[in-house]
Amino acid sequence: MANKSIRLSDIAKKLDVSTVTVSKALRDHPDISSQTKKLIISVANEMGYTPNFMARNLSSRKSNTIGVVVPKIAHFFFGSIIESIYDVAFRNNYEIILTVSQEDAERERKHIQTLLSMKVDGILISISQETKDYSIFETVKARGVPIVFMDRIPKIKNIDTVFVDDRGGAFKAVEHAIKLGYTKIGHFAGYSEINIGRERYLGFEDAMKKHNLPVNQEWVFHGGFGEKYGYDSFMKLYKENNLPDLIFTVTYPVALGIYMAASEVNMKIPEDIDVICFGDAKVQKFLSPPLSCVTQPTNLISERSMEVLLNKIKNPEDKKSQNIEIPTELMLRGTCISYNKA
Amino acid sequence: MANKSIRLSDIAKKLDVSTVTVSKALRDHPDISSQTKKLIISVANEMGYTPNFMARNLSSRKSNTIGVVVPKIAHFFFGSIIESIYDVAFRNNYEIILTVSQEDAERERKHIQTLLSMKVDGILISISQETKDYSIFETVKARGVPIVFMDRIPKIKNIDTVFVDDRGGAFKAVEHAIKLGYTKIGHFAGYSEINIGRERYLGFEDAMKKHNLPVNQEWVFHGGFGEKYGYDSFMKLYKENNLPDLIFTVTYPVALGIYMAASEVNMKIPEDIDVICFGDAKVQKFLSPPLSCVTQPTNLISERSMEVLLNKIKNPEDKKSQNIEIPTELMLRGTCISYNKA
DNA sequence: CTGAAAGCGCTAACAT
DNA sequence: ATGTTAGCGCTTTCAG
Repeated sequence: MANKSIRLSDIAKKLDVSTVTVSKALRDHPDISSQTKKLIISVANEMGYTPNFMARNLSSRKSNTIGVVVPKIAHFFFGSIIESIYDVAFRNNYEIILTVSQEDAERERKHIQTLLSMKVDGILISISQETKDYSIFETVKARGVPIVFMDRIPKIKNIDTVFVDDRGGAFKAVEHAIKLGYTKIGHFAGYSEINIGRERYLGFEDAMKKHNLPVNQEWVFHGGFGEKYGYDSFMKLYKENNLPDLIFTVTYPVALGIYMAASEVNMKIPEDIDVICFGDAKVQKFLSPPLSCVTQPTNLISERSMEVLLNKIKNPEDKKSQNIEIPTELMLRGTCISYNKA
Repeated sequence: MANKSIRLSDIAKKLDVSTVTVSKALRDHPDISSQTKKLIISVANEMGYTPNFMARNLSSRKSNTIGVVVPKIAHFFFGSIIESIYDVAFRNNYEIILTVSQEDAERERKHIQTLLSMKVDGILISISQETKDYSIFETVKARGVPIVFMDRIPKIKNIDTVFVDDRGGAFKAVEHAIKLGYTKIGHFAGYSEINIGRERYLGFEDAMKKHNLPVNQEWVFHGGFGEKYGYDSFMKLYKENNLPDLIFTVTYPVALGIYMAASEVNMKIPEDIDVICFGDAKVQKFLSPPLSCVTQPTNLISERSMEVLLNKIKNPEDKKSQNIEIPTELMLRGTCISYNKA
C-alpha cells in the first residue's frame, strides 16, 4: 500500500522550497525563520514524515547511537544496569544498540565489529569472563570511538572505567563475619582472570590477614559466577565433611546454589552453615532466611558510565582517562548476623 | 590517529579493481571468481576493513536489523524473552535494536517511530499496559514493515501474534486448587484492559463456574503486575479480616508481595494462606515455601515470534496473519499442594 | 566475470 | 533567510 515513506524532497516540492530548507527547519536550525519552520513542521507531520536515519547518519557522520555489550541479560545485575542505561540514553536523546556476548569472547568480538560498522558514537561494555584477547579494544581506540568499561574491566592502560569497590566491599563483608566471631570462613570465588573475581578474593584475604586468620585453601574455590558452581562446591565440601562455618560467595547466584544444596542435605542456614555474598538482587529479601550481601548500586554504575561516555563523545579531544570507583554497602538481612557455633 | 576507517575504494585502489568488484566479492556474490574473492577478502582483512552499515543499508534498502519493543527489562519474564530473541537473531545474522517503553504508551510510540526511522526490517513488540491508542500500528503496517505482537496483544484485526494460553493456564491452576478442596479462592488480577490480565481473570472465573463456586468480588482485585500491588491488596484484606484461603495471582511479583505481607503479619504460607501464581521465574524455587505456578515457556515465545517475523520479512507478499498459542504447564512446588484448612 | 554510471536520502559548505 | 552543489560509502542496474 502506502509502502513508500515520504522524503524531505516530497515536503519541499509541496511547499515549493528547497530540501535544504526543509532539512534545516526540521532540525531546528537557526538559519530558518520561525514562521517557515512552523509551516514546514506542520506539513511534515501531516504527511507523516519520518527521517531516514541511514541517510542522515551517513551524511552527518554521526548516529546518535550508543553501542552496549554485556555478557548476559537475564541476570539481575545486568538487567538493572541495562534498564538504567536505557533511561539515561532516552533522556539524552540517544539510541541504544544492545548486544549480548553470552560470556563468549568470540561473540563479543563480533558484536564490537558490528557496532563499529553501525557507526555508533560510543561503546559501553562489560567484558565477558572469557575475554583474554584485548586487541579489538585497540581497534576501537584506533577508530576514535570512545569506549567505557563498566564493572568487568580488562587490564589495559589508559582506558575509561567505572567499577565497584570490589576489594573494599568484600573486605567489609568478611570483616563483619569475623567480628561476629566466625573464624572458619570459606570463599567461593569467581574467575581470577577477571577483575571482579580477583578483587573480591583479595578483599577476602585482606580481612583474614588483618585479623590473623589463616586462609584455608580447601575452603576456597575458583570457578565461576553461577548457581551450579555454588551448588557443586558446597556438595564437594559436604561430602568431604569439611564445611567451614560461613561461606562468602563472589555473586548471589553462587549463594543461591548453596541454598539449594543445603536444603537438599537438610542443613539449615544460618544455623548449620552461614552465607553472605557479593551483589544485591531483589530475590534475596524473599529468601528464607533473607540473604545478606554487599550491595552494588547498579544505577550509579550506569549513570556514571553514561556520563563519562557522553562527555568523551562531546569532547573527543579530551584524552585524559577517567576511572570511577563506586562505593558499596553492607546489607544485613537474615544471614551473617550472629555467630551461633559451638 | 588512524581515526579514518577504510572504504571499499581503498581496497579497490590497492588491488587495481573496481569498487563494485570488491563489494561483490565481500558479499560473496556469484559474479566474482573464487580466486579474486579470496584475494580481496584477505586484503580486506589485512587492511582491517569494516563495512559501513549506514551506507550499505541506505543503498540496499534493508538493514538486517529487527526492532524490539518491551515494557521492561529487569523482570524475569522479559529478561528471558529478550535473551532468547538475541540468540535467535544472532543465529540468523540479524542485529537487534532493543527499546524499552517502561510501560509508558507515549515512549512506546516514540520508540516505534525511531525503529521506522532506523529502517528496521521488522518489529517484535510486547505492548505496554497503558497502550490504548493503536494508530501507530497502522502506520507500521502502512509502511510495509512486518510486526509481530508477543504476549501482550492489542485488540486489532489481522495481526500476527504469539501468546500464551493465559485463560487455559489460569483455569488449570484454579481448578487444581479447587480439586484440592479449596473453595475460598481470591484472585489478584492485572489490568483488564490488557489481554493477559483479562484472560487470566476469565480462566479463574471459568474454573470457579465449572465447579459451582461463587466468585467473591471482595477477594478479587484489579490493579497491576507488581509487588506493591500484591502487598497492598493482601494487607487490605488482612485488615478487614477477610482473607480467602488461597490467592491466585496474575504474576509472580504479585505473589512475592503476598509473601512479604504475610511474613510481616506473621501468617504462614501455605498453612495460613496459600498462594499460586501465573508465570515462572527462577526465584520461585528458592522461596520458602517454593512458589507453585503456571509456567510460560519464554524461549518458545521468542522463538516462534522470531520465526513468524523472519518469515514475514522473507515473504512480504504473504498477507495471511498467524496467531500462535503457546501452551502452559502447572508447576507444583511448595504451595497449593494440599488443603489444610479447618 | 568485471566495471561504469547512477543514485539511496540526507546534510555540509558555500553561495546568493 | 534560502538555495546550489557536492558527496557521505555503498549497492544496483546495465554494458561490456
